[in-house]
Formats: sequence, structure tokens, C-alpha cells
Amino acid sequence: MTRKPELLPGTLDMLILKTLTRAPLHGYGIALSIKRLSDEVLTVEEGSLYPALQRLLLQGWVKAEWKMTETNRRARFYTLTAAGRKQLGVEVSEFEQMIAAIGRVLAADSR
Amino acid sequence: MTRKPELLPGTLDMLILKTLTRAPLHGYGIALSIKRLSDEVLTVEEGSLYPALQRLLLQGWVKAEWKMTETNRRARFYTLTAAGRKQLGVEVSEFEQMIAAIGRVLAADSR
DNA sequence: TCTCTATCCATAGATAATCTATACGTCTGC
DNA sequence: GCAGACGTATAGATTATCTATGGATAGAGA
Repeated sequence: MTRKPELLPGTLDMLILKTLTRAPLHGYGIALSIKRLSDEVLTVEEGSLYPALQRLLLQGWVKAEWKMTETNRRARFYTLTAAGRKQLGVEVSEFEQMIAAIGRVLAADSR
Repeated sequence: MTRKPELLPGTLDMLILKTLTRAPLHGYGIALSIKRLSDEVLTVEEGSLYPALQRLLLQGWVKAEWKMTETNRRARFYTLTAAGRKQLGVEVSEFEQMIAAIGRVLAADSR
């Protein structure tokens, strides 16, 4: 049985980076934000999210610091770096190119 | 270093099924067709293609038979089954829903 | 005839990205 | 006290790619 992913593989980093262009956020907030903006279509599982954030940190595309949330909890806030913003641009344009290409294949008329 | 995929993961089965709606084709022909229709953006490697065709056969979404090509070679031609056609519809609509959702996230304005 | 290129099939193994499941801790409201 | 939302994190399984091979045949051109 083929599993139904909650996410298109390969798009998570892009979605996280995009989310952080609005404001620094903690992991939980990033997941909520993506879910809400996508009208509940996209769900980011913790097991995908935190490894992804580690990747982004390692690449230098985000930085992190511990702070207090509005609700008075310790949380790790991630901020987009300049390199991250650039990377987002690259990923978005590659993604759009892919989507356009897939669109052309799907649009080819079949008998 | 993050690898640059030739394909959006998760979309290959859909692309193959779609290609077969036009006419039965052998593996090599499927790969060429996707490449050409996408204006060389999407490249299907053999190591992705043949396992994918095995998956589709196992699921009963395509059937295969050996025939001769126009160029006088033995080749395995794959034909879409009724179940495969139905599956294609499901995959396309899920894909479009995903793309729309990602679009909403990417469109959210950032300061 | 020889060699090169395009056509064709297929698999093994590595890699990457996701999901499932789990564990832990805190704050607020009831 | 307890439930439910908030919040971080990792281990392990799964799946889908890519890389790298290996093999075979047809046709064109030297």
C-alpha cells in the first residue's frame, strides 16, 4: 500500500524558509503556520520538522536562539539569515520550474 | 551538499501513467516522452524508471507485453489499465491540491 | 568489417526525506 | 489534580530517488 504523504517531498525546507520571512518563529509555530496558511492541507510532522530545522541550521540558512514565547514558555526561535533568504529564492524558482514542467506533461492531450 | 533531483519526488508514477494515456509505450519511450514534453526539465533515470514500472505492474495500474518497436527491436510495451486510469485521476487531483496549498503558503506576503 | 551511437532492459547499493512512535517537560484552565 | 494545548527532540522504518553497472541489438558510417 502506498502511503499518502502530508507533504510533497522536497518542499519542506522551502516552506520553512518562506514561513520565516514573515517573522522569527519556533518550531511549533512554524508547523502551525504552514498548516493554517495551507488551509489544513499541509501537515508538518515533528519527525520531519526538527530534522529539517537541523539541516537548515547546518547550512547556515537559519539561526536559532532560545527565548520566551508570549505564553511564557521556553522555545527555540529560528530566524532567516541572508543566505537563507537567497536560498529560498533559488528553491522557489526551481520549484516553479518543476511545476511548470509537470504541468506541460499533464496538459498534453490524451485521446 | 543537497542533491538536485531531476524530478519532484512523488510525481513519477503520475507522470508515467499520464504518458501512457496517449498510447502504449516501452520504458525508453516513456522516459523520452516525459523529457520532451517537459522541455528537457524533467529527466527520468533508468534506475528510477524501471522500479517505478515494477510498482505500477504490481498495483495493476499498467500491464506489459513484449513487442517489436518500429525500429525492429524487442521492447516491453506498457499499457494503462482501467484501474490505472482511475489512479491517475486520484493522483492528479491530490497533486493539484498540494500545489495549490503550497502556492498559498508561498503567496503569503512577507514584510 | 569495425566501431560508434542510439535504442532498449534491468538490478544493486547508496542516499535522502519523509513518517511513526516515543519520550520528556510546562503552562493554563477547570 | 488533571486535561489539553504548547513545545523540543530522537530513533527507527519506509519509500523514492539517484549512481553506477551490466548486458544486448540495430543501423550508420569509416
